[in-house]
Amino acid sequence: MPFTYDYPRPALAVDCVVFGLRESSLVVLLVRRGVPPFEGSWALPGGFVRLDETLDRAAERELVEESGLKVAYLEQLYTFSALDRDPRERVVSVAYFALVNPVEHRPQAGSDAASAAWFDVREAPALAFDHRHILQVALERLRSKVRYRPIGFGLLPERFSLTQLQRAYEIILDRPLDKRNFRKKIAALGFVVPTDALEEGVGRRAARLFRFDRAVYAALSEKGFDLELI
Amino acid sequence: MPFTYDYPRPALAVDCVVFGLRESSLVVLLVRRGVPPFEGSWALPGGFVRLDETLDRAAERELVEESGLKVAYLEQLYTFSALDRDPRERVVSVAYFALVNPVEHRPQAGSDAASAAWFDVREAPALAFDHRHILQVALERLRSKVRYRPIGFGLLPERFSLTQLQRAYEIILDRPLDKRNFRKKIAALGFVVPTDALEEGVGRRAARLFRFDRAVYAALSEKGFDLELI
DNA sequence: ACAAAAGTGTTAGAATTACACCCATGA
DNA sequence: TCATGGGTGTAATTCTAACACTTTTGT
Repeated sequence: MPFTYDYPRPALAVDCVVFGLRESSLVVLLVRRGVPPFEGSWALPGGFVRLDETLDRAAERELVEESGLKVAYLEQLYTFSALDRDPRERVVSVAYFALVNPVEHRPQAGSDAASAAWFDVREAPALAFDHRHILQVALERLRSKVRYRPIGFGLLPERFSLTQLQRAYEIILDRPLDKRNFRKKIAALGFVVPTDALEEGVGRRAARLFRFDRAVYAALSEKGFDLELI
Repeated sequence: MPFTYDYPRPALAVDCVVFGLRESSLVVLLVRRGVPPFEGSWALPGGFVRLDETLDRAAERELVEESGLKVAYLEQLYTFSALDRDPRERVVSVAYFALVNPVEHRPQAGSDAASAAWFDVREAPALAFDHRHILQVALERLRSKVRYRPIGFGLLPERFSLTQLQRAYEIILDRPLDKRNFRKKIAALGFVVPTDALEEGVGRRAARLFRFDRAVYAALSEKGFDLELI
């Protein structure tokens, strides 16, 4: 298996924009860099791609290594290639966009990162490299995609109340939604199905919990079902 | 500027899916490979990324080198990274998606390719590497994006009749559209403006020619104008 | 005069939006 | 009993989709 292209090649990295939901804000996972360049700065979790792994695997691996978390949704976002995006040398970065279920994440620093923390996306600190730009692109993708693909569920626990779901959409889209219209829409979709569980431990009437039915959704989208969620 | 990551790294390539419009079909530009692997097979135009160019530039350069054409629209599609996608060694490929104005293209073989030709997307031959898959992804992107972004214009000449525009949409979406409803929609958009030119040399009543007004479109989409084209 | 595509409105049905009150529960 | 969010329907409006004929021009 000859090397057919032995000129210098860019290094290849992945960077992950991990979104979560907290109270009434959308949060993003950042790690504090423990090594130069930008040592001490906040950055998106990420790292170099190995020869024996796909990009998706590299993204998953980096997330586990740097924050110990498992994501509910992961998709490739965009590949960034500005010549000067890394001061060391030429690094092309494939950015990923991930959603985590809020109950499961408890970020903890891994080997590469001095620490990891969640930040409100509106109050993120200065970021290393072109990570501010990547975050911006990820936010746009989230806001547009959430309207026609059921990815919002990736930010919620397995079972959720309709109010929780509505809050998630309101936070992502940054505008209020009408409760009755929202519920009508969700009911019409058919893949958000009631469980027989109710909320527990709330100091008020408990809401019914629903779940996202992957099978029903898959069947619908198979048939070219053209959904518009919100 | 020290090399901070001197492990083996994947080679990085770009591949371009260039769409054009011909009579009543959507066509894609393919090149016949002049070198192994897959020598003699048809493939998407593409090549390795140099250290001193961005991915966008690499895509443009490859298109010029391999086919001598200039594109009206170019966007990054997706980055493909299956471990075995290239039999020689590990190659990660950033795929691009391009549209060319039908009057301008006359593909001609460049240095790397023995020949280049347009193929009806429904009748494309077997392709090298994972290029069939890339083509499939590009087609899906075109079909979905054309419905909410005015990229269809990239497939038409500078000035076009509304019938031409409608045909373009019909070919891309692969379904007939209603003439009156189509024109109502286009008129409502506001950025498809009449010129005072008419078709010439047609053996019938000449249609008015329109053009895509970038400025008006930019102003609208600036204001978060949420357009749904078709 | 005829062939061929250009151009033009209306109406029914569907989808979207706006809007307010009673209910169940736990403290 | 009260505070809190859970849960529910209707009417006006807007958008979408279906549909056919007259006009212009070149041959």
